[in-house]
Amino acid sequence: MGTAIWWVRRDLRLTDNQALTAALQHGESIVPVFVVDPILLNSLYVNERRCAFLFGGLRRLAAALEARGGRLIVRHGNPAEELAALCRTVEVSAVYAEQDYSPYAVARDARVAHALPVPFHLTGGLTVRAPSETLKDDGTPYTVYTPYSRRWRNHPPPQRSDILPAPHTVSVPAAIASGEVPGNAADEPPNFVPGEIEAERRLRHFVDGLAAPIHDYANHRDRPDLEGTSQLSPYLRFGMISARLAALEAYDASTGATTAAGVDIWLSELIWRDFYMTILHHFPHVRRGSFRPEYDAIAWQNDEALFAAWCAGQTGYPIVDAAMRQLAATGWMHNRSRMVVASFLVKDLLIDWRWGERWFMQQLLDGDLAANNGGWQWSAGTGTDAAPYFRIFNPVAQGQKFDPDGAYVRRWVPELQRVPTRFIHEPWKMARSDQVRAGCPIGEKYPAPIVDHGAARRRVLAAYAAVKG
DNA sequence: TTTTGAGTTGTTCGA
DNA sequence: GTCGAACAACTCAAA
Repeated sequence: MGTAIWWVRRDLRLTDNQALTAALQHGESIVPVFVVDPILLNSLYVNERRCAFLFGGLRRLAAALEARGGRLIVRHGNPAEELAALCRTVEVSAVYAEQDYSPYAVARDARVAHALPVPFHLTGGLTVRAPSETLKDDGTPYTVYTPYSRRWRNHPPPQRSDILPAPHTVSVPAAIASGEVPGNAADEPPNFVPGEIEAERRLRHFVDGLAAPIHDYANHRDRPDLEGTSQLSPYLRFGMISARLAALEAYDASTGATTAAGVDIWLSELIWRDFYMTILHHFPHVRRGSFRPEYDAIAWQNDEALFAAWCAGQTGYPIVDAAMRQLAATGWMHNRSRMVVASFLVKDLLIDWRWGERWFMQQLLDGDLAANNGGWQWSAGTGTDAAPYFRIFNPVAQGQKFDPDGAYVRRWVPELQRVPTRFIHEPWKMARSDQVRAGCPIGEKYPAPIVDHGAARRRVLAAYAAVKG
């Protein structure tokens, strides 16, 4: 049998890893390899902070392998060439990797399969359920979330016995040349410590015990001023924790009827993740344009200066600016905030949702093509669900509803620190003397609104009505 | 094949 | 302040 390569891509974990388990079962030793692919590193949709998070995860993975007697081999270059070269220098009889559904990954894996002199096996594990698992009765994919989620939930829940244990020992052949993991620990994001240990700690914190946040999730998840979410998204992005394990823990937490609502909604977020991966797999055209192509004809305004103000958190709408600054400062943004800023960019500024999609990919630690694209298309109303196009968020009302005390705004927009709560989401309505008293004259210390929401709303309704013919 | 029910997250207006 | 209706039809999934 001999040796198998475990090709690590976005499954940086030892627990519940199907590709690793299959490689270990293949023979007596494995070669864990990560290939640093310059095409991915140089993509327009990548950012240094996310790379630093990934590289930090690789250092943790390497340490975990070394603690078990193994090591992580790092190569730089074209994956097909590097893996084929490795097969020539080591006696390898198979390659195992976790399947990834992005168009680039699919094309790359086809090239790798062609280049390898040994069998190349792809396993599940990126999603809780594979895209081929949750189909309509006629075998075609769902394009609407709710029936998809019903079918998804009809599958038997994952069991504790399904979870694949981390290996106690890992045997790696000696004398295999390895490069270095790029970057260093100083570059890692301080608020998101990379690696499987931190991911498991966060999951336990979120689900363990009767007072765990998951039980309040139904009430707290929409509040960007609270710490009500798991903040696991960057870890799921790189497989530092298994999505199946996360789903299992959610099911297991759902013992008391009073807390079931929070558990159920959090599970539905994992189902959304599966759904958008499934959509990207079956409809790869969404990567370039609208799921519904008729919406590619919208007459976007695409004003560069307005886009720059949005990116910088200088729109004059406090909830929007707080969210954009949270993103810039931390690489993460609360889900409610993501919807608010997306609606503002698309509906108020009339800017192509793909500009926002790209900016998010350039900022987010959890930036994932499928989830990010799905979210943007949902906000823009160009995507899978038939959300009515007149569903336009009012940035003032959203702020008042979901940041009622203005704590989120004050945290991320310090110049509004002393604005009274009554005006925190519409500071331009303060009397000039009150603006000065609060240390924040509008138009000087903080911008006046860059668009009038009412007028913008009427404009975007007309723009969408035009393409509906 | 036809029919029927339903669709993540909202806002505004008028009573 | 609170409530229900209107916003606009259309597509999807399933019976």
